[in-house]
Amino acid sequence: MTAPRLLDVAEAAGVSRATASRVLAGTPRNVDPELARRVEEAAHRLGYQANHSARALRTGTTGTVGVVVPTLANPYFVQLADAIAQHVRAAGGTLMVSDAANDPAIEAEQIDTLLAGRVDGLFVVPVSATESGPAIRKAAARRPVVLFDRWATGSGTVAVTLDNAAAVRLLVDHLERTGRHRIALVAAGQASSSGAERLAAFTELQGDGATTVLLPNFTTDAGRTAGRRIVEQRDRIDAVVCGADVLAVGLVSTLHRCSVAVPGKIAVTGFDDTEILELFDPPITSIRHPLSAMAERALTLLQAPSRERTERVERFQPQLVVRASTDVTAS
Amino acid sequence: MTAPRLLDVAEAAGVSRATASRVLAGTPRNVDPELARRVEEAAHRLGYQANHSARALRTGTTGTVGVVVPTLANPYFVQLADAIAQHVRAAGGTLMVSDAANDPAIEAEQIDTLLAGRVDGLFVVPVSATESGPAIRKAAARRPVVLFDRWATGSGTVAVTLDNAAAVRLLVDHLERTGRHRIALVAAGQASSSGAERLAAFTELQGDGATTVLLPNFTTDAGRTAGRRIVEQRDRIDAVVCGADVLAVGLVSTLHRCSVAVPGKIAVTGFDDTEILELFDPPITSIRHPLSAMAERALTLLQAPSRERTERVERFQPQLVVRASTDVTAS
DNA sequence: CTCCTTTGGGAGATCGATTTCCGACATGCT
DNA sequence: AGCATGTCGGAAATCGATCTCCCAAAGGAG
Repeated sequence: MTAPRLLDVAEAAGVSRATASRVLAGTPRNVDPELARRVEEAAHRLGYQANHSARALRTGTTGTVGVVVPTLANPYFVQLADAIAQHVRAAGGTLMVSDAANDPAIEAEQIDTLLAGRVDGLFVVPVSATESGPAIRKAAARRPVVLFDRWATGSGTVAVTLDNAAAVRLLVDHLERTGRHRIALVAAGQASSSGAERLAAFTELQGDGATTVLLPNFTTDAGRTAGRRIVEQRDRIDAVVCGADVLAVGLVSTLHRCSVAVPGKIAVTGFDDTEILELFDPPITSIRHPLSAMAERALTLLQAPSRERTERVERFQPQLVVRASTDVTAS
Repeated sequence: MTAPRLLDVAEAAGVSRATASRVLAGTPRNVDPELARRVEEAAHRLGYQANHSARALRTGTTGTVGVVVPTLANPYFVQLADAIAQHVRAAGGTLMVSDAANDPAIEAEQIDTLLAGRVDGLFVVPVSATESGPAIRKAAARRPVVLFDRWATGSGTVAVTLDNAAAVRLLVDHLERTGRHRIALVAAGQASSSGAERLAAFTELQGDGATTVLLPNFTTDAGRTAGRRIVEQRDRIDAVVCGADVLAVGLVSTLHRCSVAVPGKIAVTGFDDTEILELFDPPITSIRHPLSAMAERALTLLQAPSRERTERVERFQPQLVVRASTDVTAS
């Protein structure tokens, strides 16, 4: 019981393959309504579904786009992939998600796999601002590629990101308005553009004297390590800006265990506005990315002629989401 | 600058397409080492990569398997997909992940999309034990399908799941050993096999008189709703078994806000052992699925001849992970 | 030295759908 | 009526890689 082919449908409907194809693939060409009806009926009766490989081979297009994220262990990237999926599906396409395991080498491999005729275009959230460039440039020479959320130098293509500097300013301003002036930064992933930009923006605002804790990667475990260091310096600090929600979560959990009141003693902010934040006690103030708008713009760029994808960075404005972790009244 | 084809490689190496194919696709056939070297060299120099659609069309196999999960918003399913991805990649394949948005209709659609020549086989975590069956049965008639973590009646194929009854027993025994005897259940997703099995096992153990809170779906929001109901009955309860981590997380967060001590007043257990649990205060006791072993078995079944996939359920043994949320000494 | 076997390269068929091109027929205009 | 124009179905080419066959050359046996 092998799958029905177009030929089978055509025979069942008493027409040629060409006519059947015109009806089912929706070619802009008139077909006698009666024949069309017979084809539709036969296709439905046989449970016909076009062979994807054959169609892709002939048309040179797969109707699938891919996205390579640094890791799915970070819920922010799951949320991001989901936002892209929404828009891709709305446009009638399919999305393939790949995980780069936070490693530029694996990232390059995933990009190659997807590009080998599996996707029409690709979104990449580059692992590293410096090391991801070459692989992306190579990919961009073959198919449309748009960077998302982060950029990479030498990528040769456009990036749709958040205005990280503005986001850091929103957070610092908010903290200062609530009377906190001894603000520390817990940052991670300096190799990524977002990590670097957040650190740079903070240093610019606070000067070199400000306390910063740098961690290798964006994980909750790193957040806990940061927590220990912050606890040691608790008397010189009244607020901590974290470069990612996963860091904030680990940090708050450590502070809590060491009986450092949040926000009473130290206010804490996250970054990315992932869902878990609501659940913590206290819920954590964060930065919301306009993911849907960003995804829409990125998809538009992906489908645009390549001259519109010159290497540059387009920035979207962040939104501050205030929660109890920075509440003045709760001290 | 269009992508190089096999023909281009063959010409550059001065051989026929057939020979080039034999070298690059690794057909079990001897080729003169000198020619092989020339082909390899040419392929490398031109940056040749086989066209996936063409190969898939000819060989009838894509090297890709798919997995349809109820939702990626639940980190457990992300973890599950990741475990499967590990094994698929180790076997030289690629995994496509699809999200069914907790809706059997969308699930059926996703299955169809994947099956239309995109994948060699499919893992499905069925949304509903009753409603998911037909679509899966249809799919299983076309390609190998293996259910994972949950089963569905009338699916016509094998399911690799957890022994949910044993898991509930582990939890209840553990709680009773720590002196808790007024145990309530917070269960969700009665439409899913796992939800139903957990409820059934609990009822079997505790009798009909036991307190149970039933919720429509596995979300943290549902967990908070449950929290409010548990708070109302706090004096008749000293422990709560939750049917999922996301429920436990929402529940603990609500209890905490209502100043009900955990585990002092009420002990709480989760289910699935997702990563967030470690972060909570207190960290939550849970059930760990042997996901890697399950994924390995499922992949084996997927690649086995179809007669080994008769409709049945294979159960793996759960493991209890004790954390502070059920600690007796912490009261 | 001839015949048979083995080895390995190449021509061409093939997978299933789309698309170009051609021809048959109908329609409209003069 | 005669010719241009337009509509629409079908035959066949096409996408790129694989795989079946056939054939040439080399090696071995008698």
